[in-house]
Amino acid sequence: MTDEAGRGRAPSIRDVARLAGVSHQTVSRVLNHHPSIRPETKARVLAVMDELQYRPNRAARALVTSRSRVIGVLAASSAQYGPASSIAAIEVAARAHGYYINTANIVGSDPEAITGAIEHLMAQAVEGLVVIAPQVRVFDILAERAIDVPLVTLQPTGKFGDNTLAVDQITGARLATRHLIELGHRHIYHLAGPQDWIEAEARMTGFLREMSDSDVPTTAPILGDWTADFGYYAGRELLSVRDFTAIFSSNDQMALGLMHAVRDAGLDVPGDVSIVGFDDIPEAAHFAPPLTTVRQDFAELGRRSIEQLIAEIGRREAASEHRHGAGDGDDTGAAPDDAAAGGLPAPGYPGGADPAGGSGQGDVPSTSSRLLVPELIVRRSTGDPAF
Amino acid sequence: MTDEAGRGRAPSIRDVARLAGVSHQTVSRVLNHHPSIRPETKARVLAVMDELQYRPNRAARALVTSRSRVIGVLAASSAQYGPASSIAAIEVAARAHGYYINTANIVGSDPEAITGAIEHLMAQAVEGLVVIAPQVRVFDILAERAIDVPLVTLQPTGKFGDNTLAVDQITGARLATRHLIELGHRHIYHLAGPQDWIEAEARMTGFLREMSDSDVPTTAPILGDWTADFGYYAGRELLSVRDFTAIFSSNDQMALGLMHAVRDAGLDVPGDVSIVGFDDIPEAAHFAPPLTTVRQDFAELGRRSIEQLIAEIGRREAASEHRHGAGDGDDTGAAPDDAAAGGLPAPGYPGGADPAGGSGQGDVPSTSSRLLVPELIVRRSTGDPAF
DNA sequence: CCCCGCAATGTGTACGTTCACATGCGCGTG
DNA sequence: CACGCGCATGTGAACGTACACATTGCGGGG
Repeated sequence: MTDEAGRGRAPSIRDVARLAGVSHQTVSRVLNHHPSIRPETKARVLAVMDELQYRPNRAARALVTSRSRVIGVLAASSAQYGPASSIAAIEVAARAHGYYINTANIVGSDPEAITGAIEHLMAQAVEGLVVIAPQVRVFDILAERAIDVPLVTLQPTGKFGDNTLAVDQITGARLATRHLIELGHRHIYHLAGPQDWIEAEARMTGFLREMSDSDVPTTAPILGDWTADFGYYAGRELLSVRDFTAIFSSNDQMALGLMHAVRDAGLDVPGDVSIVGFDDIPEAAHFAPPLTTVRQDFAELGRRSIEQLIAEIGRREAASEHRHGAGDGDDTGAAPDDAAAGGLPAPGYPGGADPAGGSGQGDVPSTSSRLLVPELIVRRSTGDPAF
Repeated sequence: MTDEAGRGRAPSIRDVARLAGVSHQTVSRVLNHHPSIRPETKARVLAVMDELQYRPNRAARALVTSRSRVIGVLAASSAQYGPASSIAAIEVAARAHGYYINTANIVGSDPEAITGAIEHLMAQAVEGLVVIAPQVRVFDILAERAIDVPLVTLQPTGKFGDNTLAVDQITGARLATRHLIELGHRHIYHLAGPQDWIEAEARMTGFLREMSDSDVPTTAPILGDWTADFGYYAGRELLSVRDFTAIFSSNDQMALGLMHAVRDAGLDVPGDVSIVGFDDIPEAAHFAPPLTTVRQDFAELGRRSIEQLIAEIGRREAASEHRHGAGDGDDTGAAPDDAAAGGLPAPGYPGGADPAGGSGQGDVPSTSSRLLVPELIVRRSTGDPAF
């Protein structure tokens, strides 16, 4: 129908300029909220933009500014509850700052997959990187490639000290373990995650430390793969010997599998075997029995990672600017970019409704540590699930 | 450390050209696998590229070709199992075709959030759109905005007929319902999803049809919100009357909540109440008891959507080319672009390992319908979970 | 022998935007 | 009254790539 009107290319600022009777530069100034524009002129330009359905061409802009406005997310297993929650939050937060998100999933676990994913992101000229790839190896590769873009990792690697922002897995694991000890258990197993996952290792460490600190004899953790299926089979194996009264599972899914195995063996949870999980997935409250677990705020983590990353991008940006005159206060780079990104007549994106609560940036409590504290959620089988 | 070496900008094809002693155009030809390049020259250019760590500038390329190589994914609740699985598969498939993925999540449910997300993607100049936003309203808005990019939806809307690729929810729901009927149940409730979700509606339709076809008296479905929490409360409500012997839940999470409620009431599943779910999330096999449910292949859906979308993009591309001489066979646009995207010396991405199985495109079995068939997974509480 | 045509390469320009630098104009000040 | 300064705007470059069109060199058919 209206298709006919559209020729080859989309309208450019020059088209807008011609129709508005100004120069292309004036249009550009309107787009970038330059202060020295007469309101009258501005209005005219905006009107033409609206009429022409003009959209700034990101490629052209990126070409000249060499700012891609893209933040890369290097993820593994983004279909899992935790990472997925973080990524969703990251996306919202980034968009509120005028950034785009591009995720690269690491498909296998071989080095090629990892370098491939990194390559994919670098080809995009990402301005920053959020790493939610929990495998140790990812960080090795990242370190050796000496990536020069700002980077935030949601895993407590120890390698990228300043850039780490994570939930304190060790404390979480200690909470869970202590809970079992305080319940009187003395024979406790730990069903851990895959060996090369950083979180898995941290939780294992927390478990071992708490056991050791409480003078409870420690058994070797079992290495799992996060799946409920594995939990089930591990449970069957363990129950064939049955030299324990409690298990701390490194995530809720495996805990579910364990419970299944215990049930199959004709035993009772928590009567015969106590089980504690980790993550507090939304379903955990409805397991049979409701699962006691450790809650971590994945979304908050995602939000903060973006805050931190964008702050760092701004910092570098400011540092690389040689003079730039007396600042109007646009040094962080976040505030004006916000406006620039949403500068069109009616973008309407909830950029104003910052989910972090406060007024835009400056909201990151710099004192509050880079380690979020997880919370033990104790559930019993009776009554309401503890939400 | 090595930071000093990096001046302002990254090396361009002209830098490569100078060092290789050729013209910039020759470099461009190497990048694009032009046939008429002496192997010797090509090798020299590639060597310089490698030395300089040259990366083609996507922005510049996009600017001149007006092809962004980005496919937008319009998603809602991407943290849920189903969508997340599809998105992960989409990402891999797109990357294998040299495309990038950009997801926009619809945060709230208000129209502004929807238009905002669409706006966000359009600002990216996406070449195609995959819609995994199951709310009816999304499609209304999409239709009225008359988006002109190729579009594939994973929801059976009826509106975008040709562009729909989905799991046959109605059949799935019928399978589930029939199973309950065949078990002898005559008082069956349906716990549906949110009213405006297309899948929820389709499953409800399937349920009602099957009930009607089997001459079983029908009760009004209960509208839920997909969460296990809701399932739990709905279960409590229902059990206070207890005029049923079976429930078909529109997803597995709500089924879990239902089971919890039944258990709390001191009743037995499936002894007193039979429950069937939908989706077959990986945990379903380990519920107490293991949940009978309907499995749908989210990943396959994602893969196919990309195949279809890219085919459509190629089709439009070909159609808009007026002359372009006698074809070398590069009319589909997919094959050469594939190569172009991975044209660098060592991209190393598993572009060759096409997960769809076949050799690149042309692989979409055009006969195989656009509706994937779901599968009923019947589980009993004894023995191995049926994987 | 000439010229056509193809292989291999080079030259120039367009893409849409921003940036650095003009340019006019009005106004306050010495 | 001239000078300078700040506002509002315009002019002419880039940015890195691909495409259209030369330009060579070389072999073969008329």
